[in-house]
Amino acid sequence: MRNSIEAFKAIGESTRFRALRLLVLSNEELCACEIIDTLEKPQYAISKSLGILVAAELIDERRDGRMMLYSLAHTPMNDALFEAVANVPLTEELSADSTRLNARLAQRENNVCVQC
Amino acid sequence: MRNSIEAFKAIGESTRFRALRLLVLSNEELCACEIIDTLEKPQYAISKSLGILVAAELIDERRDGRMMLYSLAHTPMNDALFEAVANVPLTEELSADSTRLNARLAQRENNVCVQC
DNA sequence: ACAACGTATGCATATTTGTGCATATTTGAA
DNA sequence: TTCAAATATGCACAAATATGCATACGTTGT
Repeated sequence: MRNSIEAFKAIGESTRFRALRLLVLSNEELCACEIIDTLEKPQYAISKSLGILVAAELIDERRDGRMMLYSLAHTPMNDALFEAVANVPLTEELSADSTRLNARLAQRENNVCVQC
Repeated sequence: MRNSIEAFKAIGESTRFRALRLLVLSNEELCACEIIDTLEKPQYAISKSLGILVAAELIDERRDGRMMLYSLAHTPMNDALFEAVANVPLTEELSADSTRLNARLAQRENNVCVQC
């Protein structure tokens, strides 16, 4: 089991914060490719970021075929952190993230990502 | 004004986390020397840690004579972070911190630190 | 068994961050 | 105005972390 402080450290980096924020905002499982496209970062960068969030026990992952799905890992501490993330004041970058995520989610079929 | 993510990063280091936790637990102004003695770290280490928490806008500082007093800086985001800190599972080190803090606070006179 | 797709990982390097020491600064008191 | 107390800061070095690339891995469909 990880050191709890790891969770704070994990959120304290821009890409990881933005990825976690997408999960907090949508409050549902997201496919890795949805996060990659929304954040407009290289695949390997998002993969590494998500790996660190998983190691910090902030999110859970599961595989479905060849896509990886990520969701929030709820605990009292984590839920407080998620609320903190939700309360971070908006920046242009964060607003753009929200817009791109919504556009991407709108393209799901039967609420499943079909663009991986 | 600081980047909000700085706040998460600031808490993601052991000494800074422990210092902030003392303020969260006591929920009152603490004198620098009370934090130094409680955490059993060198003066300069605590001074630097508190400076980073102030820069991250998680805590406020004020001077009273030659002592520096620190308190929580309340905002919606910060309050959620403080709740996360309060919900971090106890470790031996954290329990010991609590014990030493209480012992130290018990030695205040008129609720003021007299041992700086 | 093979090829293609989505995702993860190892490695080298660059950057950031922490640590410890010495010393500076600010304030109160003699 | 000098001294001592409480706290802060600059610097050098060590350690940890991020970045980018190439490539490996696991899965599906042929």
